[in-house]
Amino acid sequence: MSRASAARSRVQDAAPLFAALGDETRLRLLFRLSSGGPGSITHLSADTPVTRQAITKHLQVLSEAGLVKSSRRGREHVWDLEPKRLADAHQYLDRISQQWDDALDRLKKLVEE
Amino acid sequence: MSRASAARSRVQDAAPLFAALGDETRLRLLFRLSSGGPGSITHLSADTPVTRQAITKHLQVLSEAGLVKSSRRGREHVWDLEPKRLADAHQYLDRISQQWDDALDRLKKLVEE
DNA sequence: TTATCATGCAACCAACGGATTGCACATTCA
DNA sequence: TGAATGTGCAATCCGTTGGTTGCATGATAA
Repeated sequence: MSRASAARSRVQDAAPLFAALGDETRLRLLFRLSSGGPGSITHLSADTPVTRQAITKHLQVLSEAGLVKSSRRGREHVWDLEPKRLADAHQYLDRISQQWDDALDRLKKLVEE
Repeated sequence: MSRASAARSRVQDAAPLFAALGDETRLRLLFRLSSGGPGSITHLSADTPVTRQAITKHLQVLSEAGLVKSSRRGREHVWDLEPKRLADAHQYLDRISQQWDDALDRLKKLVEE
């Protein structure tokens, strides 16, 4: 697979992922999950100023982006970070950073010439 | 500065940054800029299916997120990546990844116990 | 079994976002 | 100067999104 096509196919995957991260409430949720461990919806919405329903929707968005997953435990839905997807996200970010670094290198060379 | 307060203040900065990245057209613009170098609005919108005005708006969004900057050259507005902000973005991503890695480590330990 | 607690579902609303069109303004070049 | 070119500005449209409220359902514990 060429680098160009790799980048092209990646854009379509990366955009929704970043979009999912581009909301304060959702970022706080992720930080909450990563620092406080998994939790149920009511538990997670206890810390926030918004409604439980709002939190439910945000968790849904994060779930569709593959960043979290839920498992049923009795009458509770316990949400947690999705390890595999987190690794994917990390990889996306690294590649994009790399491409930016390449651009910076080219810029430097241009300036120095 | 404690790690907690650092993370709290960072959420408010990181969310709009990710939001700016969370759009296919904008990501393509960034890739275009990083691989093809700076360009004017009409030049940048030539490759895309959307209108010049749409591209202008997207560049505006990227500019507000600090990811690109424009300089006037004659009657043209030339847009390019913003090196300093790119470094900031990189740092954000690294820190968030780090926090996620910490979470993964905790998860591993929990599983192993 | 019955009250309680955790969620899901649906309708609704205001605001925002991505995109278009039409026109005005500024700059360059013949 | 006048035509062509590159942008900016404003109005408008429509789908999405973040959020709320109200009610129904499902599981649990006393």
